[in-house]
Amino acid sequence: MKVSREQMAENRNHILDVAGRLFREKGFEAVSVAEVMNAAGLTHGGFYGHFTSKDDLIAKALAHALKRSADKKLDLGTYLDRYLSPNHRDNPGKGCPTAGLVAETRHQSPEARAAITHGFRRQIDSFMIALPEASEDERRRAAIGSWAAMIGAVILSRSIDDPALSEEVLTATRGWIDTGISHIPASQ
Amino acid sequence: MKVSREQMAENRNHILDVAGRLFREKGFEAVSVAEVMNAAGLTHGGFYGHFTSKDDLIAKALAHALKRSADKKLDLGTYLDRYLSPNHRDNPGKGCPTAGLVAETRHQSPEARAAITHGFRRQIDSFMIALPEASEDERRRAAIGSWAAMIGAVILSRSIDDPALSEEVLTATRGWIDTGISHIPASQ
DNA sequence: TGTACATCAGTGAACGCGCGTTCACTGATGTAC
DNA sequence: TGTACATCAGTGAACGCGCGTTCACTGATGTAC
Repeated sequence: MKVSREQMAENRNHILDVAGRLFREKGFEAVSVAEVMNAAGLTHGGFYGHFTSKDDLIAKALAHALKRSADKKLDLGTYLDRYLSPNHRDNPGKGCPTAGLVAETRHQSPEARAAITHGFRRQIDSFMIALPEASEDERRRAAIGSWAAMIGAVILSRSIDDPALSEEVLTATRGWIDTGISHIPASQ
Repeated sequence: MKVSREQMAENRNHILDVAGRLFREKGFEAVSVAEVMNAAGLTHGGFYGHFTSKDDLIAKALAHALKRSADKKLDLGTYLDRYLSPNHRDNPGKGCPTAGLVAETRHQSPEARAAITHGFRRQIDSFMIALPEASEDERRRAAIGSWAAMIGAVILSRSIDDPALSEEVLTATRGWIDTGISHIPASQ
């Protein structure tokens, strides 16, 4: 049956939320359109009223999740603590969309890759602001290098099957980044 | 028709080589059993004479690729240069199996995760040997942090759709790691 | 060494299943009067 | 404000397709004598 315009907008938003969570938990290909719709409390037939294809959903859900996760404002230390924590590692569905989905995005549509790229730019920009005083180039290098290490560490920690080693990846990377940031050459 | 024992061993090896390349290029799920067998010059029906399932192939091909890529011995600078190069980024099929497949391995069988974990341990051990003199703890931290950054950088650079930004991820991470390594606290 | 035959690696048709997608239908919404 | 009706969001059965897997068969291998 038909549904009000506001309800439809809510449904669409809910589909995006649920899809973002499921994709981060299981990967794009392991989640079916029907699974997303059922998890959103709807039936699969209505899907194509909201999106043109599964690829379209992937790109939109990725952009949606990246936008949401960019809204949080925290100081650098707290952000690093949370990012490189066992809690973040063990809850990819609620965690950073980049850490959960970058690798798979390589195989997705141009729109999905554009969303990831946009999220990356925004991440580097907001990361640079949080870094100590130094030249623009030095801060940008530190932001990119640290971000690469954070993403790599979370991805590694999620795949490694030894809990102690997995946790060591997080704490060692945290220490490595701290040391690196404390040695950023100051601007003259 | 039947084939000699040596030929069968060769075929099996060739299947593993080809599967390792295809998986790194397209991802585990996007490559079919028939595609692997055809690329190896065989038909899909014979597959189950070599492996018990596609999951079995995934675990074996991953271990096989990791073993092969661990055989190369290079000095640290050359290794970093090649790892964080556009050539490595653009040729995942011949590149580091960890960078190409860690993220997906999270969703695979326990055997596949064990293979990735084993490859990670070996990587850290051989990385530590190449690092400058410092305490064991400091070198281990540097090895893990650098490795996380290398993997993260290659994964990011492969998903980003802007060539200039993609290359910047590689060069910035290279610079970040160099700075970090040069500041490892020396052992007393 | 030569022969007869059991073995078994590889072939290709066939299977069942789940997926993305389509479509005729339903009934609440929202507009025209 | 109230009514009649066109719209269209959501439903659920059905589709075609590709996948992992199975299996009866083939013919070269390799062993027993």
